[in-house]
Amino acid sequence: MPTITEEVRRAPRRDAAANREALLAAASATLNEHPDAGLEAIAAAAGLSRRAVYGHFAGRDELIAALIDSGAVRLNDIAANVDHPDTPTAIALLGARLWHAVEHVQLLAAMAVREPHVDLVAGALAPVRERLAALVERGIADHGIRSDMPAETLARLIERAAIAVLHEASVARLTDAEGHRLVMLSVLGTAGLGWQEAGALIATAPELAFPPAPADPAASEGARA
Amino acid sequence: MPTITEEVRRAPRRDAAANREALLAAASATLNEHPDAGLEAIAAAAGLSRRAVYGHFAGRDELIAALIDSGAVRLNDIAANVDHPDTPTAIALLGARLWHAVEHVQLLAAMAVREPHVDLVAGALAPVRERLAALVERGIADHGIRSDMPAETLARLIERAAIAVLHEASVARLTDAEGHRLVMLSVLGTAGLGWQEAGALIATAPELAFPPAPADPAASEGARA
DNA sequence: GATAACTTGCACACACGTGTGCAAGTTCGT
DNA sequence: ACGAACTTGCACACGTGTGTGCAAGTTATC
Repeated sequence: MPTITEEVRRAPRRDAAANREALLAAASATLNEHPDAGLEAIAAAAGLSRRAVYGHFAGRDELIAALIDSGAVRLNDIAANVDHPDTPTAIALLGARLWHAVEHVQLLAAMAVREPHVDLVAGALAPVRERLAALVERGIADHGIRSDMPAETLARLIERAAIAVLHEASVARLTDAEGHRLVMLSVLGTAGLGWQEAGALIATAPELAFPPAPADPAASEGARA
Repeated sequence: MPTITEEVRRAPRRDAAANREALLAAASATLNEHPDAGLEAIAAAAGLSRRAVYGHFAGRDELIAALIDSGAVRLNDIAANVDHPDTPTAIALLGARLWHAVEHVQLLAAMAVREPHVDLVAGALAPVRERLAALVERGIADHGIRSDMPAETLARLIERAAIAVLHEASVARLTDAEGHRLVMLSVLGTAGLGWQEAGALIATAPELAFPPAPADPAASEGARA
């Protein structure tokens, strides 16, 4: 006997939850290609009718909101677990780790420019931005990175440098390894390092190697197969 | 007696041309703030009614097309007249000169992402891009800039680095002088120069000083007041 | 001041996206 | 297999933007 007050309520069907996920996935995929695709297109990509969407979300805005902060949670989580005593390495590492979540970053980056969602994305991504800002300030203080412009400015330029690689990846069909390397080069260059300096850093620091080690502090020994 | 075949055609009124210009200016201003503003808003900003727009342009698309390639002509012209034996200096100079046409760049940059106009902008801006690409290739060949990535990739990253400063200017309210300096730093950093190297270059090369000398080959002696 | 050029304001028609209601399915869970 | 959960397809209302036609106004130019 269920604990519901009046009637016997059957448990919700499992495929409903699956469809909800399918919708989110389809929305992510569709909006990445056509940032202002309609619900019709999204629903179709999920194999559902437009009408069915309203069975899972109150409307377009709620769908997108769910999408945005599911992505943001993932990115914020990554950013929180990135650090390294050498600040340039830490910044490159942050870029590289975020690179692994390309799909999310891509969507967030696209939504961050779309008028109705700017504030939402900005709010959801605040933690990542603060992490980067902290690293930049530290880098300026310990002379690890350039000190010829305000920290906030530099942080924003670095962010954009990373996103630039994202776009480059779409047009140039970069592999994961190439993207991984390119974000770091782009980010480090913006941070003030000369290209050979950046190259040497990447080649030297084992944390920046391509098949990246996991961030979990407890999983450091059981990661490699 | 006019040379028109049949009837006596009076010359078009002069204020019509003025209104056309006003529309273009208003469109430029309005679309910079709200990239998907309607004709209503644009016409209002020009002091005209929406209906009057159709007296000057066949429709929204033609208005925007006119806007885009008027801007593109300006930028292409700038790019064509930029050169310098030292490639990093040439690249910085290109960035700085384009910085002076911020309003145009800003609009073009915004339109370059808007779905209906991507191809148009890309086509109109091809000359600037080719100029940059040529400089980048030359820079790689003469070891003036980084050689750790394909020239096309580097060119695109540099382009985005410049546009990043543009956006930074909107949020941080940069002065012209600050923007001028920041584009060069951003562009040179992406090109592979270390920040102190870039700073030294900017401080040294007289062409890169803030009140920039005009590009005209004939006006080189009469520029300073 | 006559006249053509230009603008205005209204009326439409049209397209497209969102959100809702409802009757008729289909499908999962028990 | 029964019933509820879920989906579908249609209808509609609503909002917003575009493009057009037309009569009546205003303004520059001859």
